[in-house]
Amino acid sequence: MQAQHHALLEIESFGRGAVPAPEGQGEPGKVLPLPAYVKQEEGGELPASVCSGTISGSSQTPLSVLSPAAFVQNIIRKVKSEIGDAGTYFDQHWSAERGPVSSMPRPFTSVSPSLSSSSSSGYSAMPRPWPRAENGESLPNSEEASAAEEDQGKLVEVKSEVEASGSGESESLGRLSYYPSYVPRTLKPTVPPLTPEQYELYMYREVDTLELTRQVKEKLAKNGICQRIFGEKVLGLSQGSVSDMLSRPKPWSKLTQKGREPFIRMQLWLVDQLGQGLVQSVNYTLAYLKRRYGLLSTGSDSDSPSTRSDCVSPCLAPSDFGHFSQSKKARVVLAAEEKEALKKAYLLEPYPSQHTIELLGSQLSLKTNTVINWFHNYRSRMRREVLLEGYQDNDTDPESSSYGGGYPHSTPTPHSPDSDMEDRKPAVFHSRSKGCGLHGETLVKVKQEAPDNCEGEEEEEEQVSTAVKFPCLLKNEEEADDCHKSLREDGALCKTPLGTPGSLPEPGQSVSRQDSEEKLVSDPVSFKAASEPSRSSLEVSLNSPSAASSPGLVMSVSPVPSSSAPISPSPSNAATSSDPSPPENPKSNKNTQRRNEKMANLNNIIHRLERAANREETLEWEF
DNA sequence: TCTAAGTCAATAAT
DNA sequence: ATTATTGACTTAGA
Repeated sequence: MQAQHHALLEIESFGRGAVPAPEGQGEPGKVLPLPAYVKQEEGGELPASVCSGTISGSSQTPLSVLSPAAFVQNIIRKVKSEIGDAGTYFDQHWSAERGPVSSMPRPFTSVSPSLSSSSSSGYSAMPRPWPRAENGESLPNSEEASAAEEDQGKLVEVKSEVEASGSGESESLGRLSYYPSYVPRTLKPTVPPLTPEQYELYMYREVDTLELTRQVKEKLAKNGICQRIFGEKVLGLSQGSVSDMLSRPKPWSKLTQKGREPFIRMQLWLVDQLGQGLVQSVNYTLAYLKRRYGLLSTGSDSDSPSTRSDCVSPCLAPSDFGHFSQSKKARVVLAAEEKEALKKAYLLEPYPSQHTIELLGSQLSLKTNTVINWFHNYRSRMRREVLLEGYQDNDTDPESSSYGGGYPHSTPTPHSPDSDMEDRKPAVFHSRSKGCGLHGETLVKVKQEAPDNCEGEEEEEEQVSTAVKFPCLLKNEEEADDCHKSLREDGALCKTPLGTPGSLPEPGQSVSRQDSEEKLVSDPVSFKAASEPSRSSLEVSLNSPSAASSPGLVMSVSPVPSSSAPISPSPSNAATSSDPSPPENPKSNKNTQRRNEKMANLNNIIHRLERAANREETLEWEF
């Protein structure tokens, strides 16, 4: 219990103050065990010690003081806000916690290394606007999102103003202006910004995100803290984001500054725990609140979701919503067939032209925006997956052992993207036909071998070609490695064929790619660039086909052994594709399977593409 | 204007 | 109830 308690407190404290430690904790002396996630090379010092000291200094004090009370107040405010009183919270939160405006630290944006030097002075000026937008549209929530949200929103506003005007009083101004037209926005948790010191300390220090997330997960589990709370109080992110981040952390080097922030917060949180010094009272506050308001039903505190509606007085809600309530849009859920079709289209054209998008949209009866969003998301997720794979492999390979085996969680299969991939399976076929019913007709042909592809629906014309091409593929069987690569390259792949049309070629390419990660990443991009011009589609690519590229691709790919086996503790990588591993726990099996499928599909695809590109391309495509 | 990176938040899956 | 997935959006950069 205590631990949990403690943890919660910490969290709370975090939320309130960015930083963890109260002065006490800092003891530098306590050297934390070097956090495994921090790559040592850099500075010698550990973050922990540092941060505690520094950090605490800045925000801490105030925070600690307020926390309990503040917390309560927040809640109250929330209620109020729901009711209509939007304005207040903001003040309090910031003024109280942070003190005068000036105090707000917000290194973020600027964060450029330069500011590093800790001087706080600099940053005050630059507010880092939180990303969220301002008006969210919708949002229902006025409610609860309450306080936090508002806060945020207001903050944002203020900042912007400040930026614009630059004057100090901005705060008040901002508020004023803001409120009147207050528009509910998406909520955002209110975690204080990182202090410049924190920023400095952590932003440029290399971190092993995989290890870091592993530790965080471990701690969360140990303390019974759920993602929602952790996200809300510590990271300032929603549950889904937390889940995603913890299960599929991007390599530090691939993160933007903004993307690193949550990881920095995680580090601080971990450190704090280690260092312990938490803020105590918060807990009680929570308990009190719960009792009092019944809010936190679940346990958590104010959670947004649940609370929102509930807690808040029902009455209010309606009114508030008023305008925006409706805005809530129904979530679009793509049918499996639709996804399949889109995936196929993606394989053919990762960066579809407007025309293609429209075509897909009409064929699938989807809005073009939906199609566009799907492509954006898919590319993004595939890319991430690739990175992750590379990252894990690397990690794992070498060190994984150190960690003990690795990351259970993350390890293996990344889900989401995968999932997509999974779809690809053969099954598709059937569905396809029914699929949207769209067309279907012809396509069929493709053989099963390439199950996935077969689909074709959408791109009709393209389809054809596709079909043609695919036939070849399947066979790749061989190297497991390929599979891996394929995976990674997935994104890349596509490019080859298409994008590169002309350019591709070269062996050089292949070489470069080998590396895996980086390359991968880059590739896509390049790909994109290349393709763009041509965008139109397949045809284009076809033409140019200079055959060259493909071979390279392949080759490169294979070589890289990605290591595979990420997951499996065991053994061989080779297995990967085939992996086999059958056994063990269901879950793992499942993952494995997915993975295998995925790989297989990717391989196929790759091969096909390559071939198409290389060889006969023209002909085939023409078809 | 387009894309990548980040996130949110609804909803699916456990 | 918590976690995972994923469509939609926001922001930043080119």
